[in-house]
Amino acid sequence: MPHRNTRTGHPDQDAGHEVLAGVLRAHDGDLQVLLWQRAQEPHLDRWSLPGGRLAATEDVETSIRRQLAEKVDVHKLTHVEQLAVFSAPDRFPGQRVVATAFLGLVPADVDPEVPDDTRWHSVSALPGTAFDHERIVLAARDRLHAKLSYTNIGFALAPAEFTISELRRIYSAALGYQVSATNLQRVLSRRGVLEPTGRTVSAGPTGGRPPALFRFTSRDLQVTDPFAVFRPPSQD
Amino acid sequence: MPHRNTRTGHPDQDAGHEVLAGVLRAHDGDLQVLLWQRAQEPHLDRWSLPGGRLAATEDVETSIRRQLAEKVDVHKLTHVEQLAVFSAPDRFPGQRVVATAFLGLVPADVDPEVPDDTRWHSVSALPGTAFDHERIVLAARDRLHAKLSYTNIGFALAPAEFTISELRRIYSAALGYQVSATNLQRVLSRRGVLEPTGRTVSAGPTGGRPPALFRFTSRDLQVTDPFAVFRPPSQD
DNA sequence: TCAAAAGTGTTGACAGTACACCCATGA
DNA sequence: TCATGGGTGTACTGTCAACACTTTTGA
Repeated sequence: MPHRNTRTGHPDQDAGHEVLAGVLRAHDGDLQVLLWQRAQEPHLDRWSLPGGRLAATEDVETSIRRQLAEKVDVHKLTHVEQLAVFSAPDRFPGQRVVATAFLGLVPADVDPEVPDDTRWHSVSALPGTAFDHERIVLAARDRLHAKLSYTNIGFALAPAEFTISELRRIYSAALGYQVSATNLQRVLSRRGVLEPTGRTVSAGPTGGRPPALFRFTSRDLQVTDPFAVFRPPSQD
Repeated sequence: MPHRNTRTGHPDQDAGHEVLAGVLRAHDGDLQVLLWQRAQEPHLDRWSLPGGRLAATEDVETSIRRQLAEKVDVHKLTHVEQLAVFSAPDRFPGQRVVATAFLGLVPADVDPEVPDDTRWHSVSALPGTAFDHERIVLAARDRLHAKLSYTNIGFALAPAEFTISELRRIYSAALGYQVSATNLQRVLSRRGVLEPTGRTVSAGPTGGRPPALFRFTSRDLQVTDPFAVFRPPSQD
């Protein structure tokens, strides 16, 4: 591998291209991002996004998936998409490094083994971050917020099967405000995003009606609300 | 200037970063993109997007604006935004070049002086394009389509003042299907995106009621329809 | 006064929110 | 049978598309 990643420093002094990912999950009622703590200068001890140098033979998405494999089992990454390029000439001290930033999502039920120097942090209470990584995290959060509204991207945050209550907790955490379980089910069902599995789960220790299990009908990203206005004329 | 742009070839053999823009306008009832015809190999005579190498001291947006200044008067560019990174290792023959692609918009009323080797082409009938530039043009078109629906981005395609008929022609061209003048006015007015100037224009040669002039209330991009669903709870 | 173009009024479909109400279970 | 959480029925609201209708001009 000709390049070393940001964790071990950047031995090559040339201008370069790095890939970085804001990997998010909904957990314990809030939205968290995976960060690792830098072990050397610059920005010693500050918290940083996973990623590293783009290699010569890979495109940016292949690269970020490869680099994330060190931190999160790739099979648990349910969605990866480009966010934006961050390219301020002074964003990285001492050399020119252009970054392509990604949004990555991990479902709420898996708790992937992560290295010792990495930790999940609440997006609403970020620690001191390195470089321009805070902006990238906020861009990832904003993209997720928007896509929850007009796509089926919830599949990437939810387990394979779930109750509506669980899904409500996930959406509430991701959006940062309470979402109604009633309307969540209705909207997603009407759009054909959600379907019942037919099975139910036993009621909790405090009693109550046993909840039904649902799943997402597709686990690929689909736009479910393509035209808010100015739809093409109906040809009936 | 340490780098030469794609028009004159790439003399440096190192891996590099280029910026490219799909510059769009609505004209004569269709959506057009500005392309220039390559004067040498590779891809001699094929049509290509304006852009060039990223210089060491500029960020990608500064760079694309600088490079577009050669083709289009920058003051006529009413909107520029990042689209995506194109980074397939073989996208550029012979060397590694990562591209950051942009969407640029030009209003319908100005017909900027463009160099001899450049021409506006209908997006729906593209000529043979170089490299992966066709994909970039289509990404620009798709982004414009989407943003017309939930933002005020029409300001970037329209003149400073316009009649609803003119605006209807612009939206129809950009979207590729007929839009109703009635509903266009109503939706944009309700959202506070459009306002009457109070002045009217004399009727055309075939008679008819003289149309009123309108303008966009803002010439900065604003999201006018932020939450399709899952709005935050109303706090009344 | 008539044709043409601009703009308004009105209706209906539909999506989304809010909330009352019914359902199924454990204690 | 009661408390608890799950799920459904329904009314209300706002947005948009469709289209009839009115307004204002030139010939």
